[in-house]
Amino acid sequence: MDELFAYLLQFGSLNQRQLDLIASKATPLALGKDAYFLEAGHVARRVGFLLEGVLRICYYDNKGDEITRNFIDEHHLTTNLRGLEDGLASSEYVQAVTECRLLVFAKRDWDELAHTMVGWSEMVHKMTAKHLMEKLARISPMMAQDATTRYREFLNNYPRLANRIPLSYLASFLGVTQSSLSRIRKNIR
Amino acid sequence: MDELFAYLLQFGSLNQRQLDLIASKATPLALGKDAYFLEAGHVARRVGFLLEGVLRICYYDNKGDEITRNFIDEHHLTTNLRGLEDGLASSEYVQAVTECRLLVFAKRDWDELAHTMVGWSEMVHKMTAKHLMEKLARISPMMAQDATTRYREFLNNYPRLANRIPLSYLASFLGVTQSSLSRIRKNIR
DNA sequence: CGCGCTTTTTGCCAAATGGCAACTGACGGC
DNA sequence: GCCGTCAGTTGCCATTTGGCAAAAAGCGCG
Repeated sequence: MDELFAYLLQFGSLNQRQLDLIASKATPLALGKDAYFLEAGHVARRVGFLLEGVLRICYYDNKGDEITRNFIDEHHLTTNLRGLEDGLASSEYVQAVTECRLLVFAKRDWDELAHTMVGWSEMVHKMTAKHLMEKLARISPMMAQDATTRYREFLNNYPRLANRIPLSYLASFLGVTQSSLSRIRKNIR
Repeated sequence: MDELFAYLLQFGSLNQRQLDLIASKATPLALGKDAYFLEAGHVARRVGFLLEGVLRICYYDNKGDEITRNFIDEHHLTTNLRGLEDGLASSEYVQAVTECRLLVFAKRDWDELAHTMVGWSEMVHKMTAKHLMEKLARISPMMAQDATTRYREFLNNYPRLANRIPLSYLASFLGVTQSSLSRIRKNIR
């Protein structure tokens, strides 16, 4: 729980009573490898804070290929990207890449904290914005680089992730085929 | 000014008095083609709302090549991406691709509106988050696609932009060379 | 240890893209 | 009208990446 508090306190100040209130809404959840936290076609009814493990966000393109759009590592929030406009079904899956432990909030509870705690809603938007900015800052430069450079960048950005992620997921995230990524790895050694 | 009001009202409700207050802080600005609205190395001191024209966000990579990271079209806000954490210098330029007309706020005024108007800060964060989500949703799928598909997607996403943007900017945005993009265009016709 | 299963690596060749330089076409100044 | 400039196009060839299939390596399990 402390990890969650530390995360939240980056975005505003909360007193002990508020922290307790937040804690009272959180439920621990363990996910096995490959289990889904959210599924495409459903409206996200919960918000998760990842304590341990790796999640990925993926979808299927129009050729039916599975594309990994993003990885989520420890001590970050995850929910439907469309979390701001409520009630929209996600087009993406959130899936456990490894065994995961999370703290989960019912979306209803999560949103209702805004009624009780002044500034909660703003904090949530700050978190979202910061999170998105980081993602964007990482993805944007990738477009203009070749596959080897993209892989190197990934190693820099997520040093603790590379060896926990199957090659195929990483390849689709980087926008190369699995075989190409395998060759890239070889050349780098 | 009505365009700005319409934009703002997407993110919360504001009464006439509040709109007037906002309007009183806005200054019109005309930018000639290629003029900079923001420059790398400076702290952004203003926030702009684009009434007419096209802006781009660009930076220089470690080979000294200029990369266009993004385009901004009419009726959107622009400021330093790091706008949330104040006081950081930008690493990017915001430049006029065509002649532009903007409404400009001193960042100080923009931020101080939060003191006068309850909910302003949350609205700003909502705008930021929505804006970033849209960008991310557009850029993410591009990684996994070939250049032709990326170009087609761009045409769908920004139908009014393609013919107002120099080929070289668009090419670097799409992550291909200018010559390749030129060939892609030819093949599509 | 040996067996199936999945993941990763390789080989082979085709297709896409880059790099460079020359060519073309539009436009404004004179 | 001529010339310089700049954006866009094209040709030629090298390099990168994709597609496919087979081989190799890792891994759990009896």
